[in-house]
Amino acid sequence: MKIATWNVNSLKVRLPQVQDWLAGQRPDVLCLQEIKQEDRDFPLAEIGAAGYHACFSGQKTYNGVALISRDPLSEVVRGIAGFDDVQQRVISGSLNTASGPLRVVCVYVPNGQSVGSDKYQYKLRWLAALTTWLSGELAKYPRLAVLGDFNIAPEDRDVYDPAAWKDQVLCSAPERAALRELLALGFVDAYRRFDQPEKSYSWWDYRMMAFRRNRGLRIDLILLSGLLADSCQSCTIDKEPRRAERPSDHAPVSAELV
DNA sequence: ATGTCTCAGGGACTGAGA
Repeated sequence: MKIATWNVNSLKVRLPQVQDWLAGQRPDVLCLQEIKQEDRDFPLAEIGAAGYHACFSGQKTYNGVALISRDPLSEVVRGIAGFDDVQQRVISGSLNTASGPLRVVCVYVPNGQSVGSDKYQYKLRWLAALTTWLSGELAKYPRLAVLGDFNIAPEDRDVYDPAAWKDQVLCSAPERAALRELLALGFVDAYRRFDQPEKSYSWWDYRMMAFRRNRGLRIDLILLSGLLADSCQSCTIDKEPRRAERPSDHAPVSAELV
């Protein structure tokens, strides 16, 4: 069972790359962020032709998330219960697997713009609401995976230049503390369960040739509940799509579960 | 060193967001 996450920065623009990646990788579930389109524009036929089902929560211009799956998902829920938000950032669904039911939550955490800004305050409020909600979800669904663009680099080793990024948005202490609180519910960062190459990142700014210079951050994460973590065989970042013409600024991240 | 990309509005560029 392969689950994956990818911030595509416009599904309209990246659809050919998503199709290629689905054909090459054949994930069971792919979580997409920043699809940047309204639900009526979702490319259901193209995703269907690739042999996949989809559910999605989109809006005009910004944000938007989707779950692409080989089998149809059940119990699909949009957003964070108890947290009204016009920004479409969360979608969840369930899948039956040989090892039992799997609950998948796709998240697009707010970017936060800059420390202290209104958007930063919203990011921290949003993360607190997410953690409160996930605490209940975890009780309901012990085999729970949370995948997405967290817009937080968990540790300095996830940052190409920690000194330059110290106390900046994506790396600030309050953001990292919020992520630690979420993890403390009983989640594991799947990527760090395995030996990984040094300087592994999942996002590189489009500017300043950041990708060629590997000036990146690891902000796209797969968090697994304790039960699922034990069944995780690998977790990898696929840099190949980032080398494409007109790439997303993010690379997909995958985890293999048994 | 705010250098790139995407989208919207409006019909060339500018601004927002990341």
